[in-house]
Amino acid sequence: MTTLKDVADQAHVSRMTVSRVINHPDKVTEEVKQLVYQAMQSLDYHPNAMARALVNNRTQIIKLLVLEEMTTVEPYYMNLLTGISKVLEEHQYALQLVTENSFEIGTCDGYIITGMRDEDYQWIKELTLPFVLFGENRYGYDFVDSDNKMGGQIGTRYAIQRGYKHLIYVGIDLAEPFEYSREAGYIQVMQENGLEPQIIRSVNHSTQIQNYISEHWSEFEENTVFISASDRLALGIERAIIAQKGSIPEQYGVIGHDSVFLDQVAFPKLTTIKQEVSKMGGLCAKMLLDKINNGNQLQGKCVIEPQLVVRGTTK
Amino acid sequence: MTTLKDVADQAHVSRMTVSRVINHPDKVTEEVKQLVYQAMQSLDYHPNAMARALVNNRTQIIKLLVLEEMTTVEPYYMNLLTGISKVLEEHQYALQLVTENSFEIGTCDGYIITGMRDEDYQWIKELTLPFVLFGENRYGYDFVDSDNKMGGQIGTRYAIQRGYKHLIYVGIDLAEPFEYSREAGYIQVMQENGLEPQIIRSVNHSTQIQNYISEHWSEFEENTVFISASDRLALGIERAIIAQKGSIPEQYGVIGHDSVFLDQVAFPKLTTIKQEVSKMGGLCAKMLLDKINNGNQLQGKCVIEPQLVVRGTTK
DNA sequence: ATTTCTGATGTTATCGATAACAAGTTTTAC
DNA sequence: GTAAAACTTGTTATCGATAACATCAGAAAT
Repeated sequence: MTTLKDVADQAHVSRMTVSRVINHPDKVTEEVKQLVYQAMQSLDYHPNAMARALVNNRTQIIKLLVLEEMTTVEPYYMNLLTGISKVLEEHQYALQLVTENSFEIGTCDGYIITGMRDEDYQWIKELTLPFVLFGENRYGYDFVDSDNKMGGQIGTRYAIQRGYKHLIYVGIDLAEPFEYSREAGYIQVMQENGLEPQIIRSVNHSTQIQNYISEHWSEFEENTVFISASDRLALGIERAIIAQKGSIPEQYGVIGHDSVFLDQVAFPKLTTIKQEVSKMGGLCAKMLLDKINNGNQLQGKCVIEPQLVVRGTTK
Repeated sequence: MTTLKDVADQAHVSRMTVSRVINHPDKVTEEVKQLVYQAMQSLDYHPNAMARALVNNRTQIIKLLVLEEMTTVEPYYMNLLTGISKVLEEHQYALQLVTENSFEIGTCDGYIITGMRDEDYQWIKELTLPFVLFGENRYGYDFVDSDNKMGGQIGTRYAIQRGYKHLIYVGIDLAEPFEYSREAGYIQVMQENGLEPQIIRSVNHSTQIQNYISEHWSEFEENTVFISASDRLALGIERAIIAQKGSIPEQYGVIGHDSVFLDQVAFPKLTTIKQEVSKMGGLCAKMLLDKINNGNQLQGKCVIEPQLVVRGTTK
């Protein structure tokens, strides 16, 4: 392992100068800087993260707190993790995954928190270390999310454009901001088009909504599209329609939300509102690192645009 | 932050003695040890992992290399990660997730590698740091896996016991050990019972196998059970049977493999061979840490028993 | 021309822990 | 009873990096 000292020797300067080239490049002559850069290159020098961590009193560890039960959860976490991990790695940070089983808020430099429910805001505010939430919230905490309202709008607009006459929104039965936002997007577009919103809510399980749709099948006329808050719900709806011998996508349409895995497994594959979860993960990490390096300053929100992915469940 | 020095002062011994109490407790008098333990308790002392890492020339980081494309993959990785992460945390290790996008074999203390394909064994052997594979292999590398052969056996035995007359194995079209083992388990039980094995192979996509089953529907008599190598395949098979108006579970049965997420999303929910992925993750981590602490010694294999989970797709 | 200031670089101490060695004490052995 | 061995504890140096202070040269100011 080449160390700072090796570089210093090769460049005929002191260790401190090398350190400065890395951390405070403006305090070093251009000339010396070039010398040092060359030495770093030729020796393939990489700073030792542990040594750095020690003197800066850092751990180089970020904890990801997953507050919801993972088994009941959409499988997008892996994408989130990939995104987070990539950015962290670039900055020589590592990750610790904290789930309900292993709940210890131990040593680290900051948290990314996901799966927040309303009651969690109680203890969240006690946290002293920097943190960033994944998922919008109305308490002013920094967060990253996709634009849920826009997601609702995009799906609804597309459904109208494709000529469906009856647009039913199927939401998740949770009092959470993401859900309200998606519904709000739907409602807004409906009103803009002089249409009456119609909303069903269900727990986020494919079989529950499947049963519901089957039982109320007579209420759904032809040319109906179900705009749902998750791919999981969309999957159940799709199954109910098939079981009831409704034709997809001609008589009945289904639009999902998330585009993580389930949309691919469905048959026909789901038209869905895609969220770039991996990208959002990266943004969470970036935001958190900025926060850590800038004295825990408020970063605000970071919202990215979802995209419509057209597949087999809409005409 | 209380440090070693604080403990030393409180216990009226030198720092070194405290360090010894932690790392070489046999080299310290019982009496002194108690004093130190008390001081540690009263000060709530936790060793600084970074300082330790520095002197031991460790990084306290484990990399998880995911070699297969994550989007096409069963969503069990999250469980794997949870298991790994929990054990790592207990030992003050952190994780870096390395996927195809971010492929850098950088600084760390060891690797857990998953999604190995045959060609990967080329470069794997060049690795100098300790590593453990998740998934069985025939090259003698340390690995953790579930007992795939037993998984094949369990499913097949159960199918026979439940009175299905035709047992068809649906495997994944991959020349990988886990697949061979599962098939071998099936074949063995079939032969033990004087039955003729019948095997179909397909890429691991629900729609492909769904089409296949539908197209060959006439070939499948009543009282057939499909024993499949993944829940993903099982899901497609189930859908084909429903589309063909076969009744589940009376006329046709389906048994999946893995029990991660998809078995829950299916309707009816899948009877499946459950692998405790999270537990296996923990074992990977444990094995790797042992390897790191014992000079990279060979650890052998670690195989855990899968379990049958009976749900709605078998009678 | 002398003093003061500024900017670039080097020296020293430090972060928290541990290995290697040193020193002091006790035990064992003949 | 004394020398050697065994054991216990303390001292010093070190891991790799950085902050704080020291130093020194040249620019600016008087």
